[in-house]
Amino acid sequence: MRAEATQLKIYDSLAGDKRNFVPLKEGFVGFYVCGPTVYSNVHLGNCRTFISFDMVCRYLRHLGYKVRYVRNITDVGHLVDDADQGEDKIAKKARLEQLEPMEIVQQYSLDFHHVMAQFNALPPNIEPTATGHIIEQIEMIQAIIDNGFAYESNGSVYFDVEKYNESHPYGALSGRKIEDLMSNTRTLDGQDEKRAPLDFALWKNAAPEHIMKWPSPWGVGFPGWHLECSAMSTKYLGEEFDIHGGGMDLKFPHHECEIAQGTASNGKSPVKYWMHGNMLTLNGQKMSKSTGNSILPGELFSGNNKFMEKPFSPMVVRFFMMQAHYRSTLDFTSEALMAAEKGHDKLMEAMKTLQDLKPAGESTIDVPGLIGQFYKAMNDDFNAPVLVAQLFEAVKFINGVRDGKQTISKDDMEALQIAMQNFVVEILGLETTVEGGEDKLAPVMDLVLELRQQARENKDWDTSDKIRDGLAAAGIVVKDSKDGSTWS
RNA sequence: GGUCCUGUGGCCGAGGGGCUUAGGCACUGGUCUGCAAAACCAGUUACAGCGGUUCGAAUCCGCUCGGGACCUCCA
Repeated sequence: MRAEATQLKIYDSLAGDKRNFVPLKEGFVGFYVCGPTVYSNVHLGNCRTFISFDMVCRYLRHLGYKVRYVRNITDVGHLVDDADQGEDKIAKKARLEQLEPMEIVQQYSLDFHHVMAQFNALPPNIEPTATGHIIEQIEMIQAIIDNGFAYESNGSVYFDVEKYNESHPYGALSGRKIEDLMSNTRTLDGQDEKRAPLDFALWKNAAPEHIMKWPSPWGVGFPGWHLECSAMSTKYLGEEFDIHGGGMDLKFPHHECEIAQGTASNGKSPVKYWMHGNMLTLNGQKMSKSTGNSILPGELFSGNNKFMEKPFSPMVVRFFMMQAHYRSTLDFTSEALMAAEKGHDKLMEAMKTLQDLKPAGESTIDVPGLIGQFYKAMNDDFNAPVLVAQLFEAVKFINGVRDGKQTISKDDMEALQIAMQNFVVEILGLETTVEGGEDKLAPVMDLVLELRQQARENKDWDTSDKIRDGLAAAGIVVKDSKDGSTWS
């Protein structure tokens, strides 16, 4: 473990405050994140949440924790309308496209994995699916029934919220009172199976035409959406685990229900630290599939969309996200992305420069102190934007050394090289090498630049500018300096 | 309607009672350059409005106005 690990503070949504992070088991972290429902292409807002928690996981590992990162795939049980009414999302899509539900699941799971790889998000250690854990869910339902917190009705099973609330506060995570919830609940049709409107489904009976269904002690049916996360987190991380992450919009009711289910089945509140990432907006409006104010990652990378002036690479988008705190909303605009692109390129350029620096004498700044600032930023509830600000302090210094205006000692240079690699590449997850096929291009470019240099020495500006302009048209930028020309 | 969050300079975004002129982008001037780009140096623009608490508020409290989230599917 790194010494800095003891300084980590995490904002816990349930406590409503930053708390020192102390894992349940020293050296280990159990980490669960609510994954996507794979009934359509993953959109950019979803991606932000997963990228935020990817950064969290990377930092925990950097500190020396052995992290078991579990992120589920929801492939059944998530209904399109009211939580206990309406059609299963996967089944609806399958019906519309005349496909097997599992074809839908496969198609969008592959898309999800592809996009996450483009964003350089590490895969979780375990990625369980709801349909793969029907037995575990049935067992948990039975335990909740046995403990008196759920009842069967017409082949379905519902969680008895009022009964639960007598002994445990329901609504603590989202700051709600059960009286307010009851007075605000709409009365919907077809809820006569439930004793009270607040009750939520643990198991739903399935009509004969329903495609995705399994036998259970209560008849043929399918599990309720909230249950899978409880069942799978318990199976892989235990009845109590360290960190649970997800989007803000899942706080209520989804995570509230998870707390209730965990507590009702084994008597323990399941999660030590609740973390919630904030939403993404597009031109100031919430990104939402239903309103059309939404952009797919692929559309952003290709430029094939009506919101952005140009395409942006996955790493630029990731860098842009890292410039905002995960608990703040972040607005996607063309202008903001273009600014981020320049900043990203500047940082990456400095990463290369750092490798070729010539150490000499004493350092003109306090390098260990600067590296300490990196840790200080991340230890303050994963404050990546402050980290980025500190990284740019390093960039300024690196460029100063390169230009001979500052100096760096050998020890400091090696320490800075390691630290920058750690924070930029390992923790923020920004890849420094993305181009392929550079092997053959490099010697060609050496030749081209040599020819141009000859032209410049002969003051043949027409030729040298022609070469530069021609390369620019091909997307290669030539930069001249005293020591010769470079390209990128 | 209920609960909660939020409003920072041209833009994005940290911070959060008295030394951060945070940082990035943009802009202006300068250095360098054959010119340019890149680098570097310097500089400009700020805490929605009104009232209150305080020796002192962008930072706390109240109200007003604006934005948003959840309360129904969404990360």
